[in-house]
Amino acid sequence: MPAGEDERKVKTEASRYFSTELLNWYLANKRDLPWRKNRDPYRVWVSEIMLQQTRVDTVIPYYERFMEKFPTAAALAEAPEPEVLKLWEGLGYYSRARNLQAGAREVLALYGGIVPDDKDKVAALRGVGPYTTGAIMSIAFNRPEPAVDGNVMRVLSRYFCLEEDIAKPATRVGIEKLAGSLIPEGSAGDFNQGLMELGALVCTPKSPGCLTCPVMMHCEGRMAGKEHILPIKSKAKPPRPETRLAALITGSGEHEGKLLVRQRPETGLLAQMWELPHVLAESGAAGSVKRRGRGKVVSAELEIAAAAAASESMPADQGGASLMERHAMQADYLTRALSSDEGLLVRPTGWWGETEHVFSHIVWNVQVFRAEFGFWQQLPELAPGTESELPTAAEAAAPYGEGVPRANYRWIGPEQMKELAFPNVFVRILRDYWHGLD
DNA sequence: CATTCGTGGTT
DNA sequence: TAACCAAGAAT
Repeated sequence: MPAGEDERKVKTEASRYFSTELLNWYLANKRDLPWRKNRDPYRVWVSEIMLQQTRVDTVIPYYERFMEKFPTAAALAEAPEPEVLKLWEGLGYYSRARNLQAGAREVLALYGGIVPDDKDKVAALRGVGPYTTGAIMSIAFNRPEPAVDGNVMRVLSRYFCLEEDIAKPATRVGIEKLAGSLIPEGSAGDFNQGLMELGALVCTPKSPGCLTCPVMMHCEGRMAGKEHILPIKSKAKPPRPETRLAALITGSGEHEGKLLVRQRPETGLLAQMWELPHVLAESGAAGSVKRRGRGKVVSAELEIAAAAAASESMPADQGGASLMERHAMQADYLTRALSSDEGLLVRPTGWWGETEHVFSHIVWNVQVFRAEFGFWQQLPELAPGTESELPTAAEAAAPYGEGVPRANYRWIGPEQMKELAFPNVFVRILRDYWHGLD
């Protein structure tokens, strides 16, 4: 018998063993999770979106609240967008919420609110990629489609001793073919969930529980003594540091006791969420003042003044300035930037505190300052194509009269936190601020 | 293909 | 404690 044929035979037996044992293990050991109550495709869909890059324990309360509020695709499709985002507050990766609702609207418009039992149609839904397509098709419809997530790549890398870098997209494609070939006839949903369940409960990233593993006997990674070095995964780039200067701006008169907040842009980081007004203070050194990016209107005059101040009090970025001096410089820069960028005139009254917030690719050091609201500058209208004639800082700072904010700003009290969706970094600051007033 | 998108738990 | 990483998709 040729060596190649023999190898294939061994592999086939190990594969059959794997599929059978894993399926039986899952049926006996599966967790009782809210999205396993039934196989409603919409419920499966919502759970899979929430579970993207997010732990089961974190998702559970969000899932319960979400399904109570939006029990069907039609209910989600017809909801106001801010309401959906608010229910997602704190869960992260907020574009998932928007994409999920966009998908629900597709399902309502194209399929009468019923998630179609059709791989291509499901895959075409907004926010549904290769993994989620396989998960919905297999779990909800029991179709024999692979659903390869991080768990599955880890489990199969170990079981078959695969040494490809699972951080590479091409590796996932290969593992999908393998995973698809392992699906037992008629049990796609249970098998795929079993694969992930094993990764979550036994074949964990560090210190895998080989002694209790249902497929330990034929695990090639373990037999090769490589269970601890598999899967191979190249390291991610470390997040870049950013210093953010934020303002707690208090109002007077009808806005007495309230704070000024604003809504973020439609796209990008924390899209459409609410936040304290803040500006980027570039360069790692917490106090340094430098040109801000993307053609933002910062006049040369202002930059020269700031740079002069910086070079005087902060020689060679060695932090020669005292903490108080640095805070004074930052408050000054923040005030000028809010004026120049937003037409928002405030009077800084002191440093309030700082906090660190880690995103996947950025680390924010947030320096928070208190300030009192002054007025909105009435900025001159700009004719199209005359961006190069934007006002200088001195002109922009000149009071043209009472104006209105350019972006979406609101005055809020503590009770209004329940209406708007804030990212956690600002939830913490605002909670501490209002708590400190008591 | 590499980067951009949050947050919190685990080791 | 710093690193790692979790039921990924869009660009």
